[in-house]
Amino acid sequence: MAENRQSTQSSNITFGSLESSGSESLEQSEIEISDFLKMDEWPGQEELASIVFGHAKNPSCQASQAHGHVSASSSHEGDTSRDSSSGAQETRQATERVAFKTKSEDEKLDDGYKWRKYGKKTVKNNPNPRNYYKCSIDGCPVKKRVERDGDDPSYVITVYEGIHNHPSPN
DNA sequence: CGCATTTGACCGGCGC
DNA sequence: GCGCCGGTCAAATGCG
Repeated sequence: MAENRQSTQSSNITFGSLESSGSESLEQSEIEISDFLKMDEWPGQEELASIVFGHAKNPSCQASQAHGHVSASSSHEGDTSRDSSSGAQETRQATERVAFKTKSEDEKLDDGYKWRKYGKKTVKNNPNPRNYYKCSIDGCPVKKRVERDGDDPSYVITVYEGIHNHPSPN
């Protein structure tokens, strides 16, 4: 039983810290859920038709309209605003980072873009391997990281990095 | 034929 | 200084 491709109408998205419940050591839950994400029509998952995040750097990220329940708890940085005094230009790169936790059995769901797998690695926090995808479109520095939840193998954590410079082939 | 996919090895950064 | 982990690239193969 492994051919469950497509038709995986799983409408269950969960935002929040990817805390690995269970592992006391190793603290890697460092996914910032605040950036800019724009999706238009998800083949098979129109439930999350359009999810637009405000600007990054604002803990009060307000999820525009996310169907279902979305728990965006990205304000875990601390209110100290880590302002490093003394001209430290934040290492703010144009690399938007968005983490998604979707309940799906197939990670090969098409989000409207073409991705080319360029690596697979096994992390120590997860008995499952992590897949690295990159936009096949030339000019799209967008990268995607897909990993199965070690706590809930039924969940897939997808992390989008970057913004598409290309119109969705969809 | 072209492209997507797969596995391994290599490199860099960080921690201790 | 060494070890560990994560991440990326490259080459080869298979399939469409």
